Amino acid sequence: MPELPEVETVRRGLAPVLEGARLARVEARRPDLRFPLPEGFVQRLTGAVVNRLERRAKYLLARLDRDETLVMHLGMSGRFEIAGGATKVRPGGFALAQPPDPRHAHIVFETEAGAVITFYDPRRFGYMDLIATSQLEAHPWFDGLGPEPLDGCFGARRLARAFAGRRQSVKATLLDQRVVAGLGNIYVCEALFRAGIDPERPAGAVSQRKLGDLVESVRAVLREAIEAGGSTLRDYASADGALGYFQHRFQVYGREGESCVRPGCRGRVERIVQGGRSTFACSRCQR
DNA sequence: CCCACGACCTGTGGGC
DNA sequence: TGCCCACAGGTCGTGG
Repeated sequence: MPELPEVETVRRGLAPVLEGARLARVEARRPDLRFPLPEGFVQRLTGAVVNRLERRAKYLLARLDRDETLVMHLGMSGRFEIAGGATKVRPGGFALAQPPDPRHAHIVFETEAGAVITFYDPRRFGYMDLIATSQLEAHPWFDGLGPEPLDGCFGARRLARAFAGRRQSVKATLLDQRVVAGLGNIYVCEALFRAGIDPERPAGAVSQRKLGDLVESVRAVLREAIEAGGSTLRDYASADGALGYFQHRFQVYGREGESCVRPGCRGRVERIVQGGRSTFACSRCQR
């Protein structure tokens, strides 16, 4: 489910409950998510204090009061729910009209203050691991990861270098986490539409000017989405109006057959398949 | 190295 | 109503 804005929204929701909190009880209700949980997962976390909750790309990083970081990835369908304690927040754009299916409650963290944080993941593409903080950069998940798109180090220069000579489509290239970290199918479609770039164009054939537009589009769409609390799909009945409403602002994603929203354009949004995944675009505006 | 594709796993929505 | 298929926000491994 989550791309950068959703993961960032989850981080912001969890941080007030987790940062500075001691994990009084940890429960792993199954031995694995996408991958087996690390040896001694529960025991190594029990009693630990979460100093900070950070995000890198689509990973959540809970920095512990020891040389260990709890790394969490939400996969496609991972979500957290907070209960108890002083707060009733449901972090992320994942507030459900109905309570999450308890069969998919895989990991439970309980803080000393009494907050219960449950990780649900029906498809189980999510994963968690405990990694020595000093080794984090060198870990395969993080080594070679591209720049954070909202950081200063991401710019047209850097993108030009990554795109140079590349014959792969610009869509697939932007999904490559080594090129830029945190983008997924939705925000790539949206950014390419805003920049007026044909998703099928080879990355190496994007003009300098368009590259600049693309950087600005990526930044803008991510910032707006974070501000909106991310996007919530299939959950329009959600009562939690404060979280996750960016899906209403999609300009192309999921809008196959609708007229292009660009003023004056008479085109329609088309769906094509690239690398087995849907791409939405207007072929009149995106060249 | 590059790229397309299948695999992982479960749920849901649309079409018939 | 019920069934079946296509598809879903991500990544990883394989094979051409």
